[in-house]
Amino acid sequence: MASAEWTSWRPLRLAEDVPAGTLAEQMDGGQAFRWSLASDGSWVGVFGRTLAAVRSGPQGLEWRGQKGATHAEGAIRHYLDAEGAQARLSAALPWRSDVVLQSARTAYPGLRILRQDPHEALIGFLCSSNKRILQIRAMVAALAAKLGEPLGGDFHALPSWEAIAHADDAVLRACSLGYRAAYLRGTAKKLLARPRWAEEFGALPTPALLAELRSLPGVGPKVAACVALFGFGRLESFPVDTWVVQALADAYGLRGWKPAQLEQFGKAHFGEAAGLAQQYLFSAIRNGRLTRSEISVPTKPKRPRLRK
DNA sequence: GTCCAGGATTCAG
DNA sequence: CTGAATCATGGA
Repeated sequence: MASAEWTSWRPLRLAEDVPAGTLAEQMDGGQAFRWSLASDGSWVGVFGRTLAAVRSGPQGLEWRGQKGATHAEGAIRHYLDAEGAQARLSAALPWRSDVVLQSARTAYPGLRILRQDPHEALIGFLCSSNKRILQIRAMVAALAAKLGEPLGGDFHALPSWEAIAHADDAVLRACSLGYRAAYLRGTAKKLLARPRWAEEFGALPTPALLAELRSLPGVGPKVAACVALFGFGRLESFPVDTWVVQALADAYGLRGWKPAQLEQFGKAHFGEAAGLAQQYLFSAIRNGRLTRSEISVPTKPKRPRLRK
């Protein structure tokens, strides 16, 4: 296909509407790195082999895809959680008794965890360490452009592990990956021998999934938590990054807590959809929209002692 | 030129 | 086990 041919715009009819401000944060706020704002105000991106555009219209969210891509509507509806599973989980978060979470949730109504596939999430967050969101997007875009399958126009799918494993050093270097090139290369070589890794990982309970992810080069606690949350839909996963550390320190009084302790607090305090709460807090603190509170400061947990 | 980034790894204690 | 140094690159 020489260029992308779009269908007409169609309504998405989500279970819960997503206002324009929330949509922007959702597509551009650092959970996925494949969306960009077009000149007409729509968000254009690739997930899997699907090219799609999304915009906020007067009747709610609208989308369009490539002509002939009959699977695209189901794919985009799944990606955006159109059926509303997260709407119910969000409503069940403890925002009624937590004014900080309430303010963050009010700032971004309808905010969702994008349901990325494991491949997209792993590549994105392998590039994420010690980098800003804008630069992560640039790295992932360069990987797709140089090593990914063309999808029409200037759009490309993400590269396969095989393409990454066999790519020239010079090509990877040209993606501005820095030392993360070794992470991608190492993970690619390991997963190349395991073509069903995503299904196999997805069948594991979350602790075992995290352990498998952490066995990959370049995947530590935070990246594993992000891949579990964004790539495997483990909504209970609670990634603790620099922003969440700051949010919990500022708004919850948890100064001096270590990441593992903050993760324990987050899971206990926010419950089964802790990852969704984390995304509200992340977005709010990063955009200066987090209100502080004087809620009682919990006791710092001691590290869990393994019996025996 | 300096500082820092949705951290991970390696090494010293 | 914990904490510090190191990692490559680009933008502020």
